[in-house]
Amino acid sequence: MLGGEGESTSFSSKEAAGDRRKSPAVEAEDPAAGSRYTEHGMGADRSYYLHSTVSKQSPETPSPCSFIPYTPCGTVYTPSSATRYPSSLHLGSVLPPAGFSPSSGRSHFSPAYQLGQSPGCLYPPYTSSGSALSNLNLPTIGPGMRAQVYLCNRPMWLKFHRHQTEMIITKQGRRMFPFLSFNIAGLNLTAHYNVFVEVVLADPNHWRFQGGKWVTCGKADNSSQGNKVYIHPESPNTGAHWMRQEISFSKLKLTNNKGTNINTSQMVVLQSLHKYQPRLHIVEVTEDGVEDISSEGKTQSFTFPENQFIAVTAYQNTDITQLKIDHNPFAKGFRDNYDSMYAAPENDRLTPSPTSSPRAHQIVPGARYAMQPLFQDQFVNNLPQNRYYNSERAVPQTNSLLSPQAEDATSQRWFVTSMQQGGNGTSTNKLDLTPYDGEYSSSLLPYGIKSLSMQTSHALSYYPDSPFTTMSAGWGSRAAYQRKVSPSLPWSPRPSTTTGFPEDLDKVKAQIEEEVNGSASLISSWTETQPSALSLDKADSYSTACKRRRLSLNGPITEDSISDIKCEDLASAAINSSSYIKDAPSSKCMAAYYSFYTNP
DNA sequence: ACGCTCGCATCAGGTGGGAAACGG
DNA sequence: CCGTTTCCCACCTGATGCGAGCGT
Repeated sequence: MLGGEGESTSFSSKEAAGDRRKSPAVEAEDPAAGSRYTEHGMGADRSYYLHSTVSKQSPETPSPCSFIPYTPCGTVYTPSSATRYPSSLHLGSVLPPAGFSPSSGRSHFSPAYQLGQSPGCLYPPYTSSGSALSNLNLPTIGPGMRAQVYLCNRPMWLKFHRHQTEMIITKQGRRMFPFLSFNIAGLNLTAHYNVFVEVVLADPNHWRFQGGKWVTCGKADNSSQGNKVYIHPESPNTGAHWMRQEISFSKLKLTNNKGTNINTSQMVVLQSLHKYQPRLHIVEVTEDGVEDISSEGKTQSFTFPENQFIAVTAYQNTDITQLKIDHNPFAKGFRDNYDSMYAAPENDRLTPSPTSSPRAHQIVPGARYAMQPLFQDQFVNNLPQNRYYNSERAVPQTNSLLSPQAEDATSQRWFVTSMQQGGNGTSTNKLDLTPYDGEYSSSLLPYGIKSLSMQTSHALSYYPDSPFTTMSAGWGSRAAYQRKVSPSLPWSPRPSTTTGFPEDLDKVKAQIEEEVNGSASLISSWTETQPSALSLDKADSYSTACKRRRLSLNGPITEDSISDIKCEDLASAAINSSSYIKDAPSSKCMAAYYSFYTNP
């Protein structure tokens, strides 16, 4: 079942004979799967750490990212027909414990591989069992190291997650929105990896939207068939490649057509009204993409609970619908006041919003990019005044600025090391954002956040597979967009891993602090603003943003860029480990991100 | 002449809404 | 009857091709 159809297509040109399998093409009953990883510290106490048995990993090797608590209760429901990768490295959001201290970091990078679970171990609640990330360091480069994965558009996922994300599935396949987008660090630069996403049942229930909320309704149909794996089209590729840029799965499509033979490699077959959990798998393979089964521990899996969603054939929750409309550029036609968004008076366009969020100054360089307000709800909570204020779509600075995650400015990247998400025993699957809010500033600021301001001219495709994201990856030609990047822009097409960091640190920090100051509403619930309340303010702010966009050729760095910078930094720093790992301004940057996850 | 940038037009494909169809 | 699924629609984005303009 796992990866059946998809893999064949993806690797058809690289078929390799022999007994070696191609990842993720693996027999469902891979005997090694269940024992691929060893776990340590399993016990009643949730606060312990696991050391995976990733091959070549030296136990003594201090981890760049430390200690992430592991919780025995898994997040992903694993029916009897477990896939080959039951041992999900569950990398929940990093939620430092209450006692989080900048100096409390530990030095062991401990991917917490979760062994296969019985169906009885159901979807565990998202918890904030803490982990201090203060001593976060950039990943070391070398064989056997564990990967660290960052969910690039996590804030957006969180917005949806608050209302229980829904994903449309159709016969011909529907893209996910938000889509999965990651940054990976800690890979061996020269080793080859397959990167793919597997979508597994998150719990054993059938769901129904009733009375304005999702309720369980019977048991899930475990007999699902069809492809559950989407292999990144760039697979296989080197660690350097994967770490060089954001890894987007925007082309991944969800379908309920089990019999489809069309584009099966792009399709993940799901069942409506079932809850799913995407997993990211990174499998070390040979150069031709063949997984070498002779060595264990070359598979690492990452799970972000906020990526969970319920597959539907029609949206059930209007909040989700509104979020989709507001965020997805392809749904722009359904936005209210769209026509008026560009009709605001000149002065309105140039005048910062009264409530000027920290993004007020995020004037975007590259006015050429007459982009639409994609960042409008970077923080939907700022609605209505700020909702569309900083709706610049084009921020030609990083590889993801035009991507939806770009709008999620400050906390855009979510670093996940080998951590097992904790479970707190609650029954909700929603991420608890309350502590997130509360600790937003308290944990973030005190620790001397210094983000790296890596300026790039990455342009801004809404999707991560934007020109700059993909150009180096060879995903089709996007010259038409690439060339639009003005050479006069002060940043380079590819983020320099070194230049410009120090001098921008303060600037970035200041911006982050501004974010923090305005964070009260940042994380507030979307429901605070009814969809129907998309007021005229929206149009005004929209217009303002658009105007600003047009006129701001050389504005200051945007938060979006900062976020991407961080993201890029992490990856590029990993590539250029020598000079920055130690100083690790990026570490602090990452720590800052971590800080968004806090415990009450 | 050549290469590059830029603007414009075209087209494929993605989007949610809504009505119709389907099925228990 | 009611919940779910399918299909079509209008609207939009993004990719691409082409030609004009510019600098070397």
